[in-house]
Amino acid sequence: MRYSQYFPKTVKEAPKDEVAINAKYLLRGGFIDKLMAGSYTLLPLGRIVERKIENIIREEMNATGAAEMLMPLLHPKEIWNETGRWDKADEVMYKLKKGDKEYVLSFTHEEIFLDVARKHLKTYRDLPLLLYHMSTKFRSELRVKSGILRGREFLMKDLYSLHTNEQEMNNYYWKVKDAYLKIFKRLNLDAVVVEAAGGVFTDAHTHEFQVRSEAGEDTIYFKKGWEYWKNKEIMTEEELKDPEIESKNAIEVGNIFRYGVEYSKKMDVSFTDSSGGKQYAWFGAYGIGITRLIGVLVEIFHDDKGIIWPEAVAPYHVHLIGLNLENETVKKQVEKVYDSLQKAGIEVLYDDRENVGPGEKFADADLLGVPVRLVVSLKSGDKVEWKKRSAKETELLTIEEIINKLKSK
RNA sequence: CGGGGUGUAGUGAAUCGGUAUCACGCUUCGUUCGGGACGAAGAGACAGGAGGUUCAAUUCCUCUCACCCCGACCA
Repeated sequence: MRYSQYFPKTVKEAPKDEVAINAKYLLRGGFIDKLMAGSYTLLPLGRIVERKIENIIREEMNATGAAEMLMPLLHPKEIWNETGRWDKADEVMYKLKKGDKEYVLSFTHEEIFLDVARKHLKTYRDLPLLLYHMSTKFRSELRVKSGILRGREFLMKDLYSLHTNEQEMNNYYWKVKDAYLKIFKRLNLDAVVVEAAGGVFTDAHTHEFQVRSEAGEDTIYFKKGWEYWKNKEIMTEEELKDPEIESKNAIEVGNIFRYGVEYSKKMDVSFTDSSGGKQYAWFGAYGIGITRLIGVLVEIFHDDKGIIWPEAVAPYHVHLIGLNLENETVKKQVEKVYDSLQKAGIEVLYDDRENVGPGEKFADADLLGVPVRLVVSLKSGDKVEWKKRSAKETELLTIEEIINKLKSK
């Protein structure tokens, strides 16, 4: 990608009312655009990052044996009445009416998944049923905040599972827990598992995945000997007073639930067991906030100049800067480097702007946060300067050395 | 919803009763070229919106809208 064709261009200052780091940098770099409070457009660069996160999630979900699908966002009232959530979850739902018919914009998909499942589930041989999708959720949050970390419309990956019995459900639940930890690890995030209450979703305890960060709005607690961290909601008075308990600010990036057969009974999601009897399926649900992850990554990986993307999700592998482009020889050489990198299958953002000083190009490279910066100029001669976004040192390498270095990762 | 804050050009700011100034960004030309360069010439704002006070309102008053922050709820 040539920077001259990049849209939109970076800006020097963020709007003054943006306080959250993630909002400032993502807005300045042109990763996102704000439509209204809690509602953002993912611009081309932001979309690339989002797709990379999706792909990591997709791979790990598929590895658990789940299959991807896509459910609708406009749901009829009737389906939500079956579980009683039309009323119970009223405050988070965006409801609409057209003529006599009432609808709701999806804030989650349990009911929709269960409806699909009950239409096709016949026998225990059909189980387990493991399906997920990645799409938009609408939630009428009481207050949006922290830039992209908490909006009223966001992308989420949600996985749903049905099983023949509790044991099977539990096995898969823990398998998903491991898959989630793998996902966060691949994103360079040090997520911890936290026990929590189920909110409007379930009365049973659930597990959250929290990334420790000052920007976090949750507080999580841990004491030596505990198997998991605990969410504030389930802490007891005595525990809160215990001086040996460690507490941290954290951002929730994922959550897993075991509903048991509660919803299956309400919606009659049943199957014929091996002895010919009718049984209700055991149900689990598992979510990851994709949009939020973009914000979390920025909150965790940045410095005073901009973002420092982990390699796995960086929009490009390298940021190539051409300086002294008025010099024909240099210009030809950068173009050649750009070409070779692309032919080698390396994703490159090439700052091909003429009449723009080096300082500005360097500042943009720092802001955008691509892991490796390459510079071709009069000074670099027939070599290329290599610098990691996270480091200070630079080194001069040949294009072959650079390609090898990038390929060997 | 309660509390607090901010709205002036694309962005950041100045003006705080006499109809708007600056910087960055943008356009054109030239000079520059290793950490947001320089010169010249331009374009761009009915001061968030409505109402009121006044001879006169960006400025004072009332209402309203938007955004940000704190609290109650959540990936």
